[in-house]
Amino acid sequence: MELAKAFDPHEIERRWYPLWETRGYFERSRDASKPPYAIQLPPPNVTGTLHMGHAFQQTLMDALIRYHRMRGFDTNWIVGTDHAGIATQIVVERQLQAEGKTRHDLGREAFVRRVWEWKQQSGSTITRQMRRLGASANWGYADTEGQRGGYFTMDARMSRAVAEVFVRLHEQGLVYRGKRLVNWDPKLGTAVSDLEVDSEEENGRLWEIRYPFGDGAEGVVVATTRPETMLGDVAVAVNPKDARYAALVGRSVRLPLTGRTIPVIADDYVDPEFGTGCVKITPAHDFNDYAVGQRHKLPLISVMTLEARINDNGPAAYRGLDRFEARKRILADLRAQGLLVSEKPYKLRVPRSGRTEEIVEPMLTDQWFVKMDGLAKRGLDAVARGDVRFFPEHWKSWYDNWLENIQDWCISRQLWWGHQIPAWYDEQGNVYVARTEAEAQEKARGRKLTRDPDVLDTWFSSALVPFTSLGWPEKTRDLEVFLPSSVLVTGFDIIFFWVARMIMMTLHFTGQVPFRHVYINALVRDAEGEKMSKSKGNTLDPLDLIDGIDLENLLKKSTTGLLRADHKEKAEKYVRRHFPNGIPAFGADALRFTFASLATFARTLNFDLDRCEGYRNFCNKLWNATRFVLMNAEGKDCGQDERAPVTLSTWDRWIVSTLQRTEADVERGFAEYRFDNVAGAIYRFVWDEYCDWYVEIAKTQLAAGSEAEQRGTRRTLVRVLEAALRLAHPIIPFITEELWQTVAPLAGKTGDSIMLAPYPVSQPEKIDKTADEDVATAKDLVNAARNLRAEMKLQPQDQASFYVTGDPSSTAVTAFAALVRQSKLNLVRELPESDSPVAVVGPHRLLLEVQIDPVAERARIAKEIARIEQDITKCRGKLGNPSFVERAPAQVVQQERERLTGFEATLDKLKQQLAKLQSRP
RNA sequence: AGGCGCGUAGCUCAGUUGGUUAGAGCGCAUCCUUGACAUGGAUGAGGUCGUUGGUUCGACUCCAAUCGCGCCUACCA
Repeated sequence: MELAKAFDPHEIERRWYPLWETRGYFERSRDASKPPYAIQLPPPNVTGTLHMGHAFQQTLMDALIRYHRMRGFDTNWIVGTDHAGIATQIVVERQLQAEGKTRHDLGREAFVRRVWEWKQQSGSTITRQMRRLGASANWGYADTEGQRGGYFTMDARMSRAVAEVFVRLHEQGLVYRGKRLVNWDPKLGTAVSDLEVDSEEENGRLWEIRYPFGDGAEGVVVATTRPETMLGDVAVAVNPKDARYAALVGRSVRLPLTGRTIPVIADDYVDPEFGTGCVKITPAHDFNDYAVGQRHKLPLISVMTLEARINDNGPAAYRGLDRFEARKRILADLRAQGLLVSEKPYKLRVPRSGRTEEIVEPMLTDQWFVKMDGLAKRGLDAVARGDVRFFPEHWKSWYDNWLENIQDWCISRQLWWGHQIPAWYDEQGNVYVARTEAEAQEKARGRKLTRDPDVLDTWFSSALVPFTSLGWPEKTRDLEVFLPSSVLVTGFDIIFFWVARMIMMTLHFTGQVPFRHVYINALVRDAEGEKMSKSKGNTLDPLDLIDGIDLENLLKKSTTGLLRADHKEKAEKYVRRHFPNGIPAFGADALRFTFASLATFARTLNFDLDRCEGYRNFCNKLWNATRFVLMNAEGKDCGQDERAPVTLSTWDRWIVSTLQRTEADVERGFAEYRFDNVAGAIYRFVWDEYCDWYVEIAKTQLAAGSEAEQRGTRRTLVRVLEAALRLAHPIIPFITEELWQTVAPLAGKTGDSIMLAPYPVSQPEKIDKTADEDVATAKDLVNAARNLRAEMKLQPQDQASFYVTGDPSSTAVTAFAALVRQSKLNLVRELPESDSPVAVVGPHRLLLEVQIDPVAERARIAKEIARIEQDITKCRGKLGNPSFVERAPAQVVQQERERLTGFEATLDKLKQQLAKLQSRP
């Protein structure tokens, strides 16, 4: 088969993926003797699209899966999609908004139906994109929806398991309902968890307000950033040690605008250094004040509706006003009454809802909670025991830190899209938690029931995925085989959201950890290390890197969806500066190789297009090396018949030896999750060793060798290449498959796909130290000769004669002939009497016969001498130091002595050379 | 405030338990279209390893302090 001159990824990718999938290669093996290897995909939002973070971690997961599949494991990459409660509901609500409707116009049932429709329509986008990357996921596994996209966290089977878990936790007293202060998003009208609230420092104001005594005397001055909450104040607190206010504790002040009278209390929470040292206490609208209120048994006065408007607990003048409108009025009124003492700019941290950017209002509401202390303890123990290991290890401290300070988990959300809480109430308000309505009815003995309208936090069902995806609560065989899974690959941002909760829930319900290893992948940033964000225009679409995109379309894409004009402008500027010609098509393999190469243990990864280009070039290099091999091997005797005589040169044995070392490096890399080392080892082997040296030598061996030698060369060329393709397949699956199809038969290998071929295993007995050393010297000689030619400014076409002493091996002579162009090598006992430049290579002296400029040559040699003398000084210093000789290991001392001897010999030769030149004008 | 991480070539990063001349890719400079590949080949320039001190025969590596950067958590109204 004739390969194209350059590697064109697109057609190859399009052809192979469907073949792999339809032939069932991604499914788990039916061979029970194989050890299991499972990975759970962090389920992406069902309506989402693939971003760089996904592409990165999925590349790593796919590499692990393909590697283990080839190594003979029963691999199962369990995938699915997440219903993503808030995110999905918001998207559909926006669609409705465009139609001038709200979800309330539709009603709950119709709205949920609408979301399902949207999910069916857009749900396959992300799984289709994963396929473009080459993900060998077990699509059909747990695929109850029939879309070959794995499970869906709201499908019937998952939903049943979620209800089961909720009911059991409730029976065990681990789920409870209570009125608590929670983070409330007034725009969405739902509680959000602490983790879904982002606090950013913003410019605000700090106001000082006087609360006078009942008799109108001056009273106290409090400082606040949220004056509107004063309507719900129930006390003023001072520090008990604060002498200034000691006399005030126990007295009362008049709460302005309300006419209420509130006590002055003492509490350690107050920092006397800050502001006036007096703090207004609003337990119904502030978490700290809530705690103070609990300690002092103060009443809770909620002054806002769920829409964050002043409610009937506030004075009539403010009722119905939005909280920020109320703030303005309140400040104006205070000012009018002479109670506003000061107003100054102030930086404060504003808690905003992660989804809507709306300022979160602490609100007293009825919510469901999961009791965390016992669960957290077991989660901590499991990791402390090493049942779950983090890679890189330092993420363990994050996990510990969070679980040690964990609070009960608020799991109810006032949304419509999600798992509705399986709890029903009768008219007296009694609660019946049950798996189904029928079961609840039974418990309620005929009382009229209403179902709790709330749904569960999305992360509740995600936390169960490690076992529900395997068929729980049924006792399935897969639960036995694939739990715990082998490794979880995920981002650090969801260690708390997801990783910790999976560990706790899975331990609680199955007694097993969900996975043995957690690999925390780096956060993908742009080439300058900036976080990727749509508003900066520095996001990259992985598919654009695979397929390429022109500037015009890239601009369009980068600015659509941006609402603010300044964002649009910024994004456009970024794109124009960084991608003036759009993005070339690199192909999936190049993208994957780039990700692997960048997967160090660092926390962040700066994605650089230039890097991607370099790895596309690598793919092209591999492609062309294969082209060379095929041109020389196809239709010829490649030694498939073991009986035919074969002669292997040192170079042949060396490349086989080097392959073994590379295979060992790759194996270590995978074991340590050092994908950068895996990619690096493959890159260096293919490019630096196989292409740069072996292929070049092979040309000579094929041209000049005997029949047995030629056969040996061809055999080595094809066998090593075939192994290298298998070695690289987990990282670059498409190109390796395409090439393997033609190379494998020449290497005597059969099989339908490289995916099913065994992974190369390092054979230490094939490591040939003698060959390695011989080649190392040969390379040094070649390099020295090239260096001399370059230093003497010889043009590539200039003929030159070299003389070498020390009887170089045939390995070196072959290399010289093949790799030092237009140069004749004379083997001599003594170098000819000449001024020509000489390089010293181990036992050899290499002379380039050339007319020289004695001045320049003296300078060259003087420079050499200076360098060597530096080394010698350093060496002598060490060896002259008695404590070094006494205390350092003998081996190190010996090594140092040998170095010194070598340096001195070289120096001597260089000096002789210099002396000869001194006599010249 | 606390916790974690980072600081090595112009840029992005490796550097194993301390031990030869601290490496790679990209970029840069000079040269080369030779039948695998110009998505290529050859050669080269470029680093007091943030700073200071300590441990050691020996420190990029270990310890302490310090400076700078990033992230996370936190109750300073």
